[in-house]
Amino acid sequence: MILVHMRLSARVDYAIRAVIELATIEPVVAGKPPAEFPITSERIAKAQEIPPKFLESILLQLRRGGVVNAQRGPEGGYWLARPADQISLAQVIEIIDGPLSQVRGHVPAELDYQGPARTLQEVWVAVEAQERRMLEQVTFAHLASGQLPF
Amino acid sequence: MILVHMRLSARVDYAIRAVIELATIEPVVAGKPPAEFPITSERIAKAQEIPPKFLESILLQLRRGGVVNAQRGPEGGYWLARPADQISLAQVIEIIDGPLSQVRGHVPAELDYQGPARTLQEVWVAVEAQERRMLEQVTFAHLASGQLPF
DNA sequence: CATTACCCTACTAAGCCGATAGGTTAAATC
DNA sequence: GATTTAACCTATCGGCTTAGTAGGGTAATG
Repeated sequence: MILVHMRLSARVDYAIRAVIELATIEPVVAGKPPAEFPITSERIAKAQEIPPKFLESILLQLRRGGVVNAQRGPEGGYWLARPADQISLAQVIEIIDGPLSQVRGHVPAELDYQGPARTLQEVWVAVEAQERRMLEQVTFAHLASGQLPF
Repeated sequence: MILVHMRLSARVDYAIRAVIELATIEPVVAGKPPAEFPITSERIAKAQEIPPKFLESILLQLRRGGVVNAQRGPEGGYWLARPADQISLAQVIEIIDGPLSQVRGHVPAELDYQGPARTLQEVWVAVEAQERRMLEQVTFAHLASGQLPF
């Protein structure tokens, strides 16, 4: 929401933590299932204390968004579709919650302010740009390693 | 809100535009009513196309927050409680919508992440700080004059 | 073919949001 | 002092979103 208002939904928070969990366990090569078993939804749910069925629907969304792959059956589970350093926070947030910035349901660029309020639009656009810059910069490789780029 | 998600509610959007309107009409000296009449809620509502009764409740909130003063009766209305260059965007946003940044209803500093997700908290805190820096920097003097500090 | 774990749709309770209704109180005017 | 004006204040409401659950379908393994 920001903003301009950074308001993170439970859904996004859970999604990010789930991806971190996948990025932490083991490195991924070109989106192939890892040498060991993939990680089950249930295991992630326990590790991060996320309601199991809720997480399931989030992982489904992440798969459709191209962030994770999945396999069914025994020894099934989830793994990252790309190396962790090619998945940014911004990507996961937008897959789950839609566009980063909104003002009354509209993206800042398409607002139609009157008179002196017009300068306001420039502010929202600038804040959004700054926010986007940060969130695109941080990858899940950073998060998994605990090393931030700032 | 962001974020991390810049999500601006209609309420905040209206509040900001109302304060811009007050800041634009005439300068304020030490919170005293202006030489001419104060500006009525109805006039602001028309100028900025805001639902009148909704705006009324917003102005009430702004008065309780110390941003505007009001006077009742004929020739009554609203005016800025301080000079426009001493009212920041951040102040108005927080008066109307509460804390700038929230993650699942909590402010970033009081989150309790487990294991590798702990680094995440640093990200939220950093994003919030950056956002706050911008929004505290922009005052309604800037907005009224159309000159942004960046 | 039985088990496991993902897939998918539908649903629900609760809360928030935008907005309105309608009356109360204070200040100015006549 | 009666009237008018405009702010003050509370309550309410419909609609949407959010967080979370239920329950069955489907693919992979052995």
